[in-house]
Formats: sequence, structure tokens, C-alpha cells
Amino acid sequence: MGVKLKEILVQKKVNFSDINGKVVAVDAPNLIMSLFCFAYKGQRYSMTRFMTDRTGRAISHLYGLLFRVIFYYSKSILPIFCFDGRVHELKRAITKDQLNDYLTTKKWYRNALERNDYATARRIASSREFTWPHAIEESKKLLSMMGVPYILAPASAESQCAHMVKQEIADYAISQDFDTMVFGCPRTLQNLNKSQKRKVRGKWIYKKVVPRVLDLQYNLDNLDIDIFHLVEIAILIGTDYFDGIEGIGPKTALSLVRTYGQMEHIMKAESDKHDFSELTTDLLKKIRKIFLFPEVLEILPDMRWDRPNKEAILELACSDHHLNQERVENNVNKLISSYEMCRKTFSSCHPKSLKNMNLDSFL
DNA sequence: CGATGCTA
DNA sequence: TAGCATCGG
Repeated sequence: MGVKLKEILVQKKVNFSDINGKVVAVDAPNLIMSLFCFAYKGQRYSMTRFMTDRTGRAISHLYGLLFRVIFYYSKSILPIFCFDGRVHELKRAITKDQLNDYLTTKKWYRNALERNDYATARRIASSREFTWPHAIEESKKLLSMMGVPYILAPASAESQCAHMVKQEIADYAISQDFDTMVFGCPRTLQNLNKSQKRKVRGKWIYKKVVPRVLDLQYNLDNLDIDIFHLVEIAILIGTDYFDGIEGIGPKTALSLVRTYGQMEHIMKAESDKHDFSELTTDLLKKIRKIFLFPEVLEILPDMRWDRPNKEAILELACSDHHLNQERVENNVNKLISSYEMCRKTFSSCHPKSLKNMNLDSFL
């Protein structure tokens, strides 16, 4: 997923002191997906499955979001979560049918539970049609309970995050991939985690991970291109909306764009070396429009960071999902104290990005 | 993934 | 206190 731009972009290290007191627009699907990456090896089965409750529903988003918000507040960072709205016809990760499947499977899941048919409930809960939409829906619920604002983007979450940074509603977008950059996001934060260590995939090695910022203008200057060129590069190497041109990676795409400029010229000059037949004029036009003129929510609701609702969170996590009461309660208490601490920080300093916002409820 | 516990 | 191991359900 995402555009593979890592090789040509420069990520600057950033200190926590630099992001203290900032507002961040979080690419929620991206974050929740990363939380799902933690799988455990079933002892009985050789299959690797994600962590579930006793009815087979995923739970990593619950703990994951709780821990993340505790961390943001503890660093005096105010998060605004952005979710995907309508999925573009070209991005067929989730189709309309799959959404209908979710509504159906959700009914089946409820029915199975009412009949005390746990085997069936588990089977449905772990199905592909159920897991992801359910986690998204539940994440929104949990965020409301935590008092954290979230936005339903009309199109993609990444483009909404990018827009909010452009409009100076947020100081940074938070996403692990590079799509926000292609959407023209001035600043994207990556690796903003508490644990500064990460396992290198599959190995017993730990790697130090430092928060990094991707500065759009710095990178454009550095590569001597503009945002239009960056979009052309993304299209060449592949995005969520088009698989890219076979045999063209970041380096090649960059040099082609530098040499020929726009896509039409590249296609004319390189038609003997690469197969551009999939990339029709019409498709090219559509993809450019997605990135350069994305559909975003212009008028945003007032952002409020409210006191977390302890009872509601315990109800969801412990009564509904049967998570460990003590563990959840400890962390909700931590959430509340870091929220209070965060409030104090913001009442003593007024960040620039909050100037146009109605924060009476918070400050 | 991210927290907690154990060991030196 | 770091570094590694395990837990979470």
C-alpha cells in the first residue's frame, strides 16, 4: 500500500520538543492497519492470526488507539483522526460489495451471538468481510469515548490530512506512507511512537527508530521538481489507484520526469522501452485529479478534545470485549491524567494552528 | 504493535 | 537502567 517514494525522499530527524504543543491530523486507517500487523502465532494452528476476543473479533485497534492517544497527550500533541469516506472507483481495496457484505455479516454475527452459537460467531468475526469494517467502526466509537475528535473525509483520509495541514488547521499529518506527500501535504510525521525500538521484520535485531518529518517543499527543492512532477512520479511507480508501469521504480521515474517533464512526453519518448498501454489518457486525467484536486471536507466541525468517558470505555473494552479489567482501567486512568496534563500545557501556550479554532471547551 | 516483567 | 522475553485474548 502507498507510494514507494522512500528511496528518493529525505526524512529529517525531529525532536519531541519540536512537536510539543502541536496539532496533528492522523491518517486513521493507516494507523489501525499498522496496529493490525501484530499477529501472534496460534499454538494449535500454524496459521498466524491477529489477536481476538472470545467471540473472535479483533482487539488490537482498542489497545492500540488507547495507547496512542495516551502517548500523544503525554507529549502535548492534539490529534484529529481522519477516516476514509467514499472509496474511489479506481481503488478497489474495499468495494461497495464488501461494504454490503459487512452489513450482512454484522447481522449474522449478532444472530449467532443471540443463539449462543459461538463457533459460528467466531467464524464470521474472523472473516475478511467483517474484520476491517468492524475495526474501523469501533475505532470511531472508541475515539468519541476518549473525547478525541475525528473527521469523516468525503474521499481518502490521506487527502483530508494533507488538506488540513495545508490550511494550517493541523501542523503535521501522521502517516507511515508517502501518499500524503503526493496529496501536497507540507509536513508529514513518521515513526512517532513511544517505544523508540522496533523489531526488524522477522529477525531478532532491534533497530532504533527516531521520529522523522517529511517536508514537502524541502524535498521538492532537493529533487528540483514541483508537485506536478511528484504526482507523475507516483503514477509511474504505482499508487493505490494505478499499479504503475512495469520496470519503473522511484529512481527511474525521477530521472524520466526530470528529462521529459510531463507524462505525455515520457510516454512518447519511452514507448519502446516500457508498456504504457494500461495508462490511457482518460485514466491519467482521473489519477491526476485525485491527487491534485482531491475531494476534501472544507468546512470542519469545531474540534473538541473532551475529557475521556471512563465508564463508556470500560463498557466497550471490558463488558463487550471482555478485555482484562485491570489492564484497561489502569490505562484509562493514565489517559485521563495525560489529558489533564495536556490541558494545562495548552492553557499556558496558544499554538498558531489553533488560532482559528473554537477551543473554548478545551482551554 | 506496544506494554510489562525479568535479569544482570 | 538497558536489553531481551513474554504477554495481551
